Amino acid sequence: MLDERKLSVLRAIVEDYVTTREPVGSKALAERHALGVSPATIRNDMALLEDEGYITQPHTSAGRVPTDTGYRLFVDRLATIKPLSAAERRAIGTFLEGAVDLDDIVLRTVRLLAQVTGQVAVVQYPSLTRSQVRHVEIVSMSPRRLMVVVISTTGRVEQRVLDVAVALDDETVADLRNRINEAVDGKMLSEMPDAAASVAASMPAEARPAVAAILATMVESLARDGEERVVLSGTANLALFGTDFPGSIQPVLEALEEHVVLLRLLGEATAPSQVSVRIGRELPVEGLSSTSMISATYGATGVGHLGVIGPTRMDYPGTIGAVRAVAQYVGRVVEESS
Amino acid sequence: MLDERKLSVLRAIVEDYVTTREPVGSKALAERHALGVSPATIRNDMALLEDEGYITQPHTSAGRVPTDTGYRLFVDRLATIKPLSAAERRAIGTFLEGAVDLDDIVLRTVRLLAQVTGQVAVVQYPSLTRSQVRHVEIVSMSPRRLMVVVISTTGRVEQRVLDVAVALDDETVADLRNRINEAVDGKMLSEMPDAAASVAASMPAEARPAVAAILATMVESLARDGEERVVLSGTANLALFGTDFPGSIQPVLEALEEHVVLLRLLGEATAPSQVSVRIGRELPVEGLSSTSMISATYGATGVGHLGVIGPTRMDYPGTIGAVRAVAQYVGRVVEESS
DNA sequence: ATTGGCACTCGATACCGCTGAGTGCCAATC
DNA sequence: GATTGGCACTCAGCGGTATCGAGTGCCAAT
Repeated sequence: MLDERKLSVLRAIVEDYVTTREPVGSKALAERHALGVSPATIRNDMALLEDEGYITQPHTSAGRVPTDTGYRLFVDRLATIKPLSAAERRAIGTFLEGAVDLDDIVLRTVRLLAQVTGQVAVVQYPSLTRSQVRHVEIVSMSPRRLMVVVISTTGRVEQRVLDVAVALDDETVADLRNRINEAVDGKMLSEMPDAAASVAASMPAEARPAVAAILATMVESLARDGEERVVLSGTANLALFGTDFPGSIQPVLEALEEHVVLLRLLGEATAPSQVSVRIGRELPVEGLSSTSMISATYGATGVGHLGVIGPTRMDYPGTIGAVRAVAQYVGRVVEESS
Repeated sequence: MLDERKLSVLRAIVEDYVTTREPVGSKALAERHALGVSPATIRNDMALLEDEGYITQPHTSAGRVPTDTGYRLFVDRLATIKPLSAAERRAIGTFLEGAVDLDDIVLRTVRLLAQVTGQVAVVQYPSLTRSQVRHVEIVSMSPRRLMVVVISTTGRVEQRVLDVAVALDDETVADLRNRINEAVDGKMLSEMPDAAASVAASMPAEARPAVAAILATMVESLARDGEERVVLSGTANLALFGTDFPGSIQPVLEALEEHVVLLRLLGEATAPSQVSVRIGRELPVEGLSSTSMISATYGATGVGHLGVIGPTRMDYPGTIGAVRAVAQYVGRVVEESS
């Protein structure tokens, strides 16, 4: 069905269209690429590629434009990822090394990614549930109010203030703190519920109900919200591609404000430690139907996700390379700093 | 120079221009507003208003459009702020009451503001330096690593992990914690440096240098970064006004990404507990030269700022009313929850 | 299977003339 | 002196027409 040459034609179309932003015709193709055949032949191939749904004509008597499926084929089989230059890698490295804490790492990463790719960058904070617990601190602020601080190995610090029904004296609190730390140290945060249960069981009988209640609130509160955070940068880049979006960039901006949606999208990305590419309507979000998302996990344990969002007509090889490189560096930096 | 009627003409021009988005001419003015004079008279007035720099013509034989100075005059002397309807106020109230913690309050506020005004909303977290300290917690995580958690009366919780040069035993830490809490409780965070100094002085002589170093690091670290945070919402609204910006919304989006700049702008706003309006070039930021910013402080002590940013051609009376109302409610909610 | 030739399509661009909202100016009026 | 009606003038916007050219599909020849 699709012989070697037709694939070359598709590749050429995608490449030209991405750079010129204009529908590409048979003649221009024959000139700019050494395909070794005449425009007429290319025309025949193009007609076929169109039948198969890989390219389309905006209107009769215009050149061809890749469809979502066309890009998909291009990404899967035709593109060779552009690795970054040594200089670029070095620049990334030194830029990220300079970070002083986790917030700083994330902020620098997202800006870097937006700048390198020229797209909108999205970086998720290291997921708490996939992090290990380094330390849990429990402090009683007033008789019925506790503050719980959980520090993960990725440097995330989450704190909650809990109002509890039963007053606990300082000794019990200190005891509780020790037992919890012993139980959870080094464990994944997702194992907290189990650990909490066993801690409660180990407490002296008379304190048990109160402690159980506290632990339940604590676990629930940590799981409930604030768990996942995401940071954006480079939305201004969207305006540069204004013409790439049918109508307006408004729906895109709207979608980007829904952090919950972004997190879901990042999470859905398939293989860990692999760059995931989703193109146009493959993204199950209305407002993003004419954008593509290129994302990856970072950190050895796939503790976080990052990615970029841009028009479907983007430089896939370059962007994929950049996302992959940045993910690698960030992973390293996050782990080092832990 | 500007008699009553000329002012009325200016007011009418601003109002019409804001609603129709089109340059307004003398005839249309005479029809839509009961000015009691003929178009010819209005023309004379308009010529004068133009001489004075309040309005301008996009091109000959077009109607007039207000200039920045025109809007300024309108806002200062001609506009009567539209108070929100009772129903709107009630909606705001109930929406904000539902917030569970400070993050939630801020998030709800910024969304609400964006939605009510149809502009880009900006909300600053309660400023730490203007908040009182409710509690300071110091925990030693490892011999040379301390975690400091500061909780303010506005509900903000900031934590820092400090690496210290000298090891401190647990007793000293506990002692330090007590002394610090005693010294700073209820004080403004800006008084921390003084309080820290006196605490250091009160420590046993042998621990003094170490403690002083720690306190210095702590104070410096708290002051340095993370101090001010700002949250945005409604950037998608910008795209709706796309035509209001010369060229593109790109520079505006770019400016909005610079949170530091936004914070400076919010901070510059003049009178506390008063709505501040800055129009077009009055904003000392290149990218925002065709936008206006309407901002206010919230909280009795002016602990935080919020505002909206939109095209200079906006509904000033309505927006001012909305910003004022939201600021009031948020102030109340922040204080209640403390 | 490939290619050159050819007629055809149709978006983009330019040009033209018209229309109408809007202006400035002036002489007449209140 | 302020106001007004009248009038000539300007010019962006709109619709229509003509032209141009990139690009196509098809076909007969290689």
